[in-house]
Amino acid sequence: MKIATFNVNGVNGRLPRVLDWLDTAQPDVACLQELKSPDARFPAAAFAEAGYGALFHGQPSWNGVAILARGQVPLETGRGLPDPLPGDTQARYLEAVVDGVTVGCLYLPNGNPQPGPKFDYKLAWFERFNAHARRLLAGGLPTVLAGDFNVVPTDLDIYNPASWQDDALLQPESRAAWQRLLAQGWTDAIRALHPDERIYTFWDYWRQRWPRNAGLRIDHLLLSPDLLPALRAAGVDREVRGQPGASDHAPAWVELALPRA
DNA sequence: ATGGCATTTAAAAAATGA
Repeated sequence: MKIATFNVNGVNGRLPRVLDWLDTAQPDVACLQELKSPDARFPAAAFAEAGYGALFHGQPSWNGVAILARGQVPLETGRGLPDPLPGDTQARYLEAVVDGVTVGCLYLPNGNPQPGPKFDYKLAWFERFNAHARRLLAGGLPTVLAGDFNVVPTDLDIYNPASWQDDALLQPESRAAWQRLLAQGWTDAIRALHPDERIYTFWDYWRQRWPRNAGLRIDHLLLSPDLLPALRAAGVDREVRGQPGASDHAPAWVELALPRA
């Protein structure tokens, strides 16, 4: 079972690229972030034509998350984090079960500039997410948390930390929240299989960052402990970032040795 | 310190991203 996460940066403007990637990579489950589309314009028909059922949680202009599953519509188990904040309209979390695996698709707030209200919102969202992740683990079902976490976990996960030292993605508070999440018992699948390798999932559009391979690893897939023995492979579809009209993120994925229903 | 690019909404320019 292959589970992928891809920040598409506009699901409608990027649709041909996303469909090409689905056709090539053939994930069983795909978590998408940054749809930038209201639900009424989510291209569900195009995904259905490509063989994927879809759940989507969008809003106009910004944010938005979706879960696709090959040959079926995912069974929804959550939309937004539990105990939503009053007046908070940001669409950042969607959860579903596919073939017995719970999949949480998240788009964690960026948090720039920091310090400031956006950074406060990021840290507060992170805490609420971590509380939910802890409840998921307590539930004891096989679970994958996949998405754009907007955190560079360590200096191995960025080409040059010095040029990003004031960025919200590298702040000690952001990294501490990530470490608290891992300490619950989750495994960072890509890092578990590639402990020393420089692996990136995001390259800024500016300043020749893609041709220079000046990237960051901020898209992650976390496995609950019961899934760890099934982990067979994990990686990034780097070539997607090099195509014309690409998102600034590349898809990341895990392959799990699980029977497909 | 600034600016560099891309997307959406909506019809020019602002907001946002990481």
